[in-house]
Amino acid sequence: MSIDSQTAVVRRFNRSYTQRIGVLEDSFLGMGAPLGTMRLLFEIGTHAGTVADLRDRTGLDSGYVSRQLRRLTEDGLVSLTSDPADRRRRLVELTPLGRARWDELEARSAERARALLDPLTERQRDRLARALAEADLLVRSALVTFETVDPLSDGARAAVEQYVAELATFFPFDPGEPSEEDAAEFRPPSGRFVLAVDDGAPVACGGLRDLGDGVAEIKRMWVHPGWRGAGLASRLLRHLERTAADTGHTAVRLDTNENLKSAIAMYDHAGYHRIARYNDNPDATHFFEKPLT
Amino acid sequence: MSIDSQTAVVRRFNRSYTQRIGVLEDSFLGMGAPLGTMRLLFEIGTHAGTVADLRDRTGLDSGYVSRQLRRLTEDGLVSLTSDPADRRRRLVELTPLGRARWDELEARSAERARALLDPLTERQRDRLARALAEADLLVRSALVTFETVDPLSDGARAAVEQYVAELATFFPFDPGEPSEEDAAEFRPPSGRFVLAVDDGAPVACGGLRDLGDGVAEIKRMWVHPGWRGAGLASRLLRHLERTAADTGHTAVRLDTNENLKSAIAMYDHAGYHRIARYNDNPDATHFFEKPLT
DNA sequence: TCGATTCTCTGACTAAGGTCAGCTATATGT
DNA sequence: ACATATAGCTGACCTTAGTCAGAGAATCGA
Repeated sequence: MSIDSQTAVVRRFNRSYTQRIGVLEDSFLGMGAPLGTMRLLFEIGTHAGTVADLRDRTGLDSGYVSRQLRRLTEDGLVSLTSDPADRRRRLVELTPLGRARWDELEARSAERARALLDPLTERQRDRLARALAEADLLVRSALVTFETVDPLSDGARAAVEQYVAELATFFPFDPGEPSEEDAAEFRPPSGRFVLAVDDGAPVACGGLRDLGDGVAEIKRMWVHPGWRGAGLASRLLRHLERTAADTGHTAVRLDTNENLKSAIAMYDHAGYHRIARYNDNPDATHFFEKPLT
Repeated sequence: MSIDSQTAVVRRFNRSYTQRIGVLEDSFLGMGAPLGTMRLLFEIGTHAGTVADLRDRTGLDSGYVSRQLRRLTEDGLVSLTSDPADRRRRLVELTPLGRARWDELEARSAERARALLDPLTERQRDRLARALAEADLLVRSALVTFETVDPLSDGARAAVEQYVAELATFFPFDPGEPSEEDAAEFRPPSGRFVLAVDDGAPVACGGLRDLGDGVAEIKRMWVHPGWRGAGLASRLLRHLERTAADTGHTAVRLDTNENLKSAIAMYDHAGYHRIARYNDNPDATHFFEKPLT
């Protein structure tokens, strides 16, 4: 299928899906308060926090949010308390009444989704759910961005932690606390640490360090379990290769463990060839290299 | 998959798709005119016509549309001429300048769809396009409504015309002009003609007529070619059976031609059993019956 | 031909959504 | 202690989107 016909499919879908079904928005209507107010209530219920927090997430104006919050507190749906840590700040929370309204919003939204499925037969419902799940995974992965970050930044630490926890289920593995000298290897000029971010949350990572002789090594490559099967690993791998080339390397190496079957299959498929052991990593059983053009 | 987890999939998709991508709407922004005005421009460019026409399609207030049109004419994007057939009416058309703006909207919308596909690999793009095409077909088919109409109404005639044209590609078939006496069989009290409508356009049809002895016959069942594979035919068949039962019948019969393989497979699958020839239809080769519980 | 109806336009009005400058209270760096 | 910065609030103001009740012209039915 050409990119033009793919584009046409996306546009056609957009039209029939978003134009003809008042998808989420309408759930916020008819609740006795204007849409914007309800949207804010929904946002607070999803994640309480400070006013600034709320502004950041919604992208709304300070004055506007302030007024909406006043309305919500007057209606008894939201409570504002000053933050003991910094008394300029105000903490926003739902009251029990507000929580009840939030639940109602949730229920309406679910009802709306159900109304879409309702006229379909069981088989069609299943087909639709499968198609949307597949589309969801791909759409989300299209929106993932790769960022070069410091290996000791919060995001990087969170990702590596999950990577370590997961490896530990395959073989005994405990690299201890992340150290400053270890992190230095993954910093510029010769190293990099790349984080794949979806909506602010890290969903994949990978580090590059210099081995000398124009060779870079890929380490700590990990993809969030919920994101596998969408081709994110391949995209990350290609991104790391390009980054290695940009930092003046002519080849990349990596090692892995025989238990990580799908990783090995991916390296084979991505143009890596197997080489002899090039380090003394006791956990590694397979060693790969790929020349960078 | 249970209906609850299917609902969850739909909601999750809605969130990532509609909330995070400013799908179509945003294409209308930043064009120097407010969103509503641009939306109307888009609608006019898609299909020119009278003002009332435009109001019907958009569901907007008469005064509101009138004002928007004035703005668009002042900006030189739209031309208003009175309809020679009825000089109360006004015909709305895009000027060349308006057409240029419309093209720009189209281009933006296509660009937006492309931006979604762009970061993906060719294989992922293909998977996404396939998933969305499947979802589109199913979503649209969920929104199709069945209406009992007069067999000589515009919609019914349009559908039957397509049905006839299509049968004629399988074997010589020409029933001539639709006659009043022929139509009478498909009218209440004992007959019905059912039209499946998507967004105002007929996409499938089927007629019921009384054969006596509590038996109804299904005739002229047709599904638009673009709608096959979505289970619409099965839904229509079930709807016709229910209608036959509601009008006091205890069984339905139908005949078909050996060349219509998929129709025969569907009848077999839907609980019909083959019976001996029950009429002298020269085009029919296969005869079916199903008891109605 | 006359009254009713239809089609479009206009004026008056409203609510929602949003922007901006400035205010007060609190926190922070020197 | 002082200047400076930050968090949230308030008042004034604006545009957009939309509603409603007619007015005026054209058409239709009897």
